[in-house]
Amino acid sequence: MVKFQELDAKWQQAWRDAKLFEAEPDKRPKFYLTVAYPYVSGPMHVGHGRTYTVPDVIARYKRMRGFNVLFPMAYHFTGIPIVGAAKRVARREPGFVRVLIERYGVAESELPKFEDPHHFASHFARKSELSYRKGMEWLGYSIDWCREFTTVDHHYQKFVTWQYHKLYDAGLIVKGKHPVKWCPRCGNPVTDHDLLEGEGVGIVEFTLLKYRADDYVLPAATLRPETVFGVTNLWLNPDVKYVSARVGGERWIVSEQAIEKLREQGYQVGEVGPIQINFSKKVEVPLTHKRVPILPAKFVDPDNATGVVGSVPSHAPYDHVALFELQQRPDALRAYGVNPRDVEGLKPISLIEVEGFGESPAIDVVDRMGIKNQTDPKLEEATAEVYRNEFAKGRMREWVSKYGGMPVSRAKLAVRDDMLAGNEAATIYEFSAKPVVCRCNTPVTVKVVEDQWFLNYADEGWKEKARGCLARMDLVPPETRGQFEHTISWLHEWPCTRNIGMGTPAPWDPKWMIESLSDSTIYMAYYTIAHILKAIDPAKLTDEVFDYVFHGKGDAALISSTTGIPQETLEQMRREFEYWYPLDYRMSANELIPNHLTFHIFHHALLFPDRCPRGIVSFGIAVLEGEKMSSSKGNIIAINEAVRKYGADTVRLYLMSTVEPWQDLDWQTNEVEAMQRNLERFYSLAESTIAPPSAKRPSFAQPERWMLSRLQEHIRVATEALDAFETRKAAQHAFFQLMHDLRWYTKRARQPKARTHMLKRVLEVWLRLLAPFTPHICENLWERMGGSGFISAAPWPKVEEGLVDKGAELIESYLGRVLEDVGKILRVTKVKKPKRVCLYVAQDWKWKAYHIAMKRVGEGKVDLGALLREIGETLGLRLHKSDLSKFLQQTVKELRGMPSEELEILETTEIDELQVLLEAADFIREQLNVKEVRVFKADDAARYDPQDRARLAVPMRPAIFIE
RNA sequence: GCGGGGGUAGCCAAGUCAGGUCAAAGGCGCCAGAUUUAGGGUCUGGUCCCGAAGGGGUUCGCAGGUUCGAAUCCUGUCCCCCGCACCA
Repeated sequence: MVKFQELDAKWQQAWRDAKLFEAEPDKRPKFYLTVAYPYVSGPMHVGHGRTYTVPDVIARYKRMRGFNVLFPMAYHFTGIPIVGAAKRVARREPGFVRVLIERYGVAESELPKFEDPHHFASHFARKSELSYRKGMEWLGYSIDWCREFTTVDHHYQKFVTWQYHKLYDAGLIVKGKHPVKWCPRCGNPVTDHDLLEGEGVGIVEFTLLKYRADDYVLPAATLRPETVFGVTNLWLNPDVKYVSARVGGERWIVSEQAIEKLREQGYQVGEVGPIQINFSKKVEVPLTHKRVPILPAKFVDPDNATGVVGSVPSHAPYDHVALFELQQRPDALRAYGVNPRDVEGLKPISLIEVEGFGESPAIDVVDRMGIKNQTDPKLEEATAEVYRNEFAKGRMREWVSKYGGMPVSRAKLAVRDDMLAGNEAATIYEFSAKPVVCRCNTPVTVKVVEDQWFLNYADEGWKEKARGCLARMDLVPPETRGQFEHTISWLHEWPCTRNIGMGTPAPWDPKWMIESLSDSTIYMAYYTIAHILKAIDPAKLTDEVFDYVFHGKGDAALISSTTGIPQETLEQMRREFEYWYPLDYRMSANELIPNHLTFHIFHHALLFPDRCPRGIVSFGIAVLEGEKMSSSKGNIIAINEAVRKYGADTVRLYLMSTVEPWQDLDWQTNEVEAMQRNLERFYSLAESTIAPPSAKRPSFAQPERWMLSRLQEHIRVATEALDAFETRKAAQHAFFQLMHDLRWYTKRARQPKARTHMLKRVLEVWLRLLAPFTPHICENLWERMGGSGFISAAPWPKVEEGLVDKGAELIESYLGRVLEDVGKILRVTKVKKPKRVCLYVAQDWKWKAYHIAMKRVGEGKVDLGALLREIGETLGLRLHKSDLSKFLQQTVKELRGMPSEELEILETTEIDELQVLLEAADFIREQLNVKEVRVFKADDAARYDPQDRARLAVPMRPAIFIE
């Protein structure tokens, strides 16, 4: 038994020695594809294996099609997670360290080195047995490794610097404020990945309505500023400690907890002091200038926004229930010093009208749900329902001055903006759900970051360019187009700088780093010259150099003299870029469509308007036995483990043949093992095919003609599939279906010499069809077969139209059907060992009638009566009319159900059923394991037919008798 | 909520755009038989239900409709998954 792993090593070395995949510009048409470089925060596992095998298969296929293929690779070091991982090592986080040591083989003594993020990243990029570089080599990828780089290389940083100078000069870098999730202890913005709790929690914007009393401001937080017209009172929680604070030029009253938030969010908070709430007081509502009382309510949460809330009982279930409760309990009111008469008169004010609800939606819903008091948890649900309906379907009532008739969704923004403009409101951000906790176990807050730099994707001119680029691109699968279009429209300012992590300093403000998605938008252009840059001192890489290489601007001789880079080198880089660019296909995960992939379009549209990428292929995700893979938890299958166990080709073919690239893949061990056995079977089949000496080309009979015809079909489908990136479909035909057909052929073939010849001939094509998927095995068999050169460089098989033989295929499917029918009968009758099987083929007149019927069915009009007459006259038959009509009814029904393609073949091909069955009699006998198979014409007077079955014979459906 | 994708036999997954070869490819699993018979490998057959003659019945989330004919087209409905940003 062959060891696949030995073949892997042998051929990987051979490819390296031959420098087979190092790409140089030449006369051939080029094909340039890239796949998102890995973010090296952990080992390469089978999920990545899927992502990177797709482009490799395509690269190998295109090479065989005669393209000069560039398939490069690099590593992404920029960003927080690698820094975070190093920090976890520094803290010796037990779970994390255990995974590193026990699962990923890091020596305990080495741990201090892993506190350095650069070391950490390098380890998983290239050094470790579990690294991406090694994993990709073990899988036999046809990558041009000369162009490898990392995003923290000085050369690359120069490239990013050039890019951001261009963006800055184009006015697309803007400065602004931005709310972020912020960990006060880490002193950093935190991403969802950094959270212990609260993943996916959003940041929502509350409007603070400034209620005034004396010279105090009570900023009531609301998501619904438009309801200010329906305010009946203000709520404060009697159990909460409120403070007064100088905010800007005003004195605000807020909960104690709110002070820190205001500070984080950029408010100038001065002196803070205690304050006693006087519930008898009246306050003035902003905008309407109505005076309303302050009332006590326990549901008011001091942790949410300011702890001050306006009351709109008509449209807020909480407010309605709380007010109702107070009105029932005058004694409680008195305890807070409130005169119950002030409360008695408070009536809900309806200001929004919604179809399907009455005057006050909040009251409707509370009544319907049977909510009795303000601690009822159902209130959340009630609030959501009212809000949702009012927002989606509600309109402001006509009496609401200025906003009357407006949809709520619009009025909300209009009211907010008007109030902000008139200093009657402010803004505060809050989490949509709590708690949100950092991995360092500290509660996360919302911070408004000042001085943040943004890439202005909101710029309409830029958007238009991006749309233009997108319109010319081929998207795989095509359904992703809508997502891209939507993203382009919806994308606005993207914060492109960070204050921590590895990466490139922002050229205009070096205390910031270019954020990791923003430094990876056009690196595909960098690959074209990466190998040449390595020999150049990065200090020499000025903007002029890149301007020349990428835009052809300036004079090479001049730039050479100012930078000291040889003119020839500059010109070579320019040539390489012009040869390879534009990129033909970009491949990445479909979850990156909303950011990375769309950024990539934006930046190309701006910087390389004439060389926009030609296409994008988006991948699905991969899971492990139905579970999400997680490197940091160690529940993955690393590439080296998989390859050691199954061999590279098994892993590759498995990853490519279960689902198409854009579908989600589930790695299932039992299926991988089955794949390994399938490949082993294939290998030994191939070996036994190669072994016997080649025979001279014998004459081909029906089985050979069929086999060759099927082979053409598989070539055709596999080719079309790979052109469309359908690796699964291609693999199905190139491997499984071909295997299937070959099995049938070996059973069918009668002449040993022809079979030997045919198997070799099929194998020669088969190996080439499989080479992109299972290159190691194929190289080895190719060599054993005496193929010339590497199969990786051999030409892709072409369909030989002359070998397509639909008639031969029809005959085989006919035989298949006959076997199936007999088999069915045997099964139903439970006859285990039949002595004899007799087949009776339809007599000539039936065939003639069949042909006439076929013609009429082909024409679409079938009048059974007319057909009956026509046939009777044409054939001059003297038959029982009922026999004929029964036959015709059945025939017409069958013909109608036939696909037009098969009908056509039947019409144009003469099939001599008797001849076909006689020739195949031996085969049928073998297949059915019977002693004797006899074939007769149905009207053969000398036939053996004790039960008079022959009369049931129909063209293409012989009658059967078994005994 | 906004945007995108999807529901096919025990599981995965083709088929849906261009209706008929569809009781529905292929793989996995399972069952049976064969084998120099190791319960492993390989090969062969089977795998919705009924049937002692190639047949019949009921299926492609659910409910209707169009059609000679629907997994495929139309309408309605239920359910599931993904993204929604400072993050790879």
